[in-house]
Amino acid sequence: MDGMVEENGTSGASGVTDPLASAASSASTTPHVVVTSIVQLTLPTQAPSAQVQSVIQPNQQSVIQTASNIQSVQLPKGNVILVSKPSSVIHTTQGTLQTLQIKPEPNTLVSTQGQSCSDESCSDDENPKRNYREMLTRRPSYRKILNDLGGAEIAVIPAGALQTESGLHTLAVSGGTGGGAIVQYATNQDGQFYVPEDQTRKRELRLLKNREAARECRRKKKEYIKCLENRVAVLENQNKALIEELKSLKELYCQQKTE
DNA sequence: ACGTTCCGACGTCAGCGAAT
DNA sequence: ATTCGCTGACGTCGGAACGT
Repeated sequence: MDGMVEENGTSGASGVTDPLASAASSASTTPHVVVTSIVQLTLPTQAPSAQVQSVIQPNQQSVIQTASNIQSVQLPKGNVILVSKPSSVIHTTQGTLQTLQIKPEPNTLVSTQGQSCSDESCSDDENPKRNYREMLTRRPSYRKILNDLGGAEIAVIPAGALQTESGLHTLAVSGGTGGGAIVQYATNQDGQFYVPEDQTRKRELRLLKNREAARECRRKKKEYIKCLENRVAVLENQNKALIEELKSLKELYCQQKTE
C-alpha cells in the first residue's frame, strides 16, 4: 500500500474537473451528497497506475483499487474522490462491501453508495436499441432443432451433396457442450472429409475470443446486477429516512398547532 | 451413502449493431 | 459486404444442499 494521497482541499486541483459541478449532476439522484474535500490519489505500482482523483461521500471510509492488480488504498473519511481514470474500482468498507467500476468515461463522478455509477450498465437511461433487442425472440439453435427432429448426434451429409462452388461441403454438427455448428469441409482425392487448416485456426481463434468475451460479459452483468441491488438498498434507506422526516415534521406541526 | 434438485460457471452458437 | 465485439439462449458440468 504505497499509494500517494494528496489532499488538495479545493476544487481547483491541477487538471481536475470541477467535482462540485459533477457532484451537482449526480445530485439529481443523490441530493444529500455533501462535498467536504478533494483527494487526489495516484495509485501505486508500475502496472497500469490508475491515477485517481476521485470522489466519495463524506463519512464513509473507502478503498480504491485498480482493476488490474487489485491493490487497494484506504482513504480517510470525509473526502470526495474524482475518478479520472477508467477501469478503477472503488470499494466502500462501511457496511456491506460495495464495488463500483469506472469504465468508459474518465472524469466521471461516482458515489460510494451506488446511487450514481459511471458504468453504462448502471445508467437509468432507456436504451431503445437494447430494449428492441430484448423484445426480439430468438430462434432455436440448430442443436435444438436437431433434437426436436429426433436427429442423431451428427448429421452427415454424403460427400458431393451440398458441395459449394469453392469445393467445400457443409455439415451440421452437434454434440459436446453448447449448440450445434455449421462447419465447412473439403474432400481429398479419395473423397474423404478434411477441414482446411486455416479454417480450423480461424475457428479456434474465434472460439477463444468469444470465450473470453463471454466471460467478460458475465462479469459485467454480475457487476451491473450488484450495482442495481446497491441502488435499491440506498433508495430504500432514503425512502425510510424521508418517511421518518415527514412523520416528525407532521408531529411538530401538530404540536405547534395545538399550542 | 445414495439419489435428486438447485445453482453458478462455463463454452458455444446465433444474431445484432458498429466499425472497416 | 465483411469483420468484430457483445450478449441472450442453450446445454453441460461440478459442487452444495437436501431428503431418503
